Amino acid sequence: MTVHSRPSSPAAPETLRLDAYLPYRLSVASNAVSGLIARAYEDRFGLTIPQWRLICVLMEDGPLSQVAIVARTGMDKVTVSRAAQGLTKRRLVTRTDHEADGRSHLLTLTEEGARLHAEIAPLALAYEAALIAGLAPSDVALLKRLLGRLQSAAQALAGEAAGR
Amino acid sequence: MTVHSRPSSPAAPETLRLDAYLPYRLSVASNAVSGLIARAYEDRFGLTIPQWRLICVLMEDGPLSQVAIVARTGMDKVTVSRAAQGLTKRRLVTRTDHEADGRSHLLTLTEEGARLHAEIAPLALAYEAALIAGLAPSDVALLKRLLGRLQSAAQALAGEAAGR
DNA sequence: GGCAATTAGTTGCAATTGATACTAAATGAT
DNA sequence: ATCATTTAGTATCAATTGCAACTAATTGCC
Repeated sequence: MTVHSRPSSPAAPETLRLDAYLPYRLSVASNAVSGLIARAYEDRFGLTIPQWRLICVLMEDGPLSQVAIVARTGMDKVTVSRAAQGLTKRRLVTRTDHEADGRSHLLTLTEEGARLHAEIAPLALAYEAALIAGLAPSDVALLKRLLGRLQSAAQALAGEAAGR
Repeated sequence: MTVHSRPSSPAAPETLRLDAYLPYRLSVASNAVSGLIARAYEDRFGLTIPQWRLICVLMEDGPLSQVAIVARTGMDKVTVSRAAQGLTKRRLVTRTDHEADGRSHLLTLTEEGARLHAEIAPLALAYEAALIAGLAPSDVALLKRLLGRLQSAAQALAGEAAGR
């Protein structure tokens, strides 16, 4: 166990300053960015973030079942289910029965789905570019790496808390 | 047969790869971290994240009105209102009328609220320490700076889209 | 082969959220 | 002074969320 509520070690910053508190900074930054992006997708293409993520994953990794998407993205399976329904209704993806497993369906991007992806992707990349404009590429690379480490650490800690 | 993104120049970031897309990485990392922290506060102290933020801000910057808290934290004013109600009900903060402005109330941390802060703060710092364990302090500092820049950039872009 | 345990996916429900509309108080222009 | 505008804060409503319970199909154990 790594998290105790005992007095912190000598070198640690003893006082809690919200502005310097990493989880806070992370949350605020993420909300600002996600809000921006979500609004763009919603307003201009009628897509929610989960729907857009589904499209991206299907574009990258071919037809997938919903569990595969859950495994790939970490989204909740309910979220995936609803996103898939919405996309199916708009004919951006099709669901074909998995031949070997009657419970499972393969989600496949339709032509129109692929077209929509091709239309949105440059915009998405432009948003990213605008966000990181002025940052050194090496800093951006480091940022991504650090975000990955934070995510792993958080998941490890969460698992630890749940496991015991 | 699968629909694959078209080939592009060798190392070009022309194609959209979800795992390399910064807003996605940011959101996933933030959700993992926020979820961990939120669960801890909720389970152990019955506090929501907004409530805990209020307590922190009041501890740092003395009695404040709700607008001041909104300005300080960027939280929605409805969120602040509800957090304040919850905390008032638990007698962790008091609301005193602002003498010069009848609409406004000053929120003040009670003794008990301050005690609770003193109790939780070390835990919060321990969580942060656990999350960044293994990262170089300079990397952490850079991370915080970069998060700030991203936040500003996102806000600037959002304002731009809304304003004109 | 048959029944328990697991897995894929959906539905229902309850809590959280944020936009909008509202009340009440303060400001300010004429 | 009066009335329109702005501001502090609350209430209402619709949408999103995720957990838990559920159905249906599969696997494995005997």
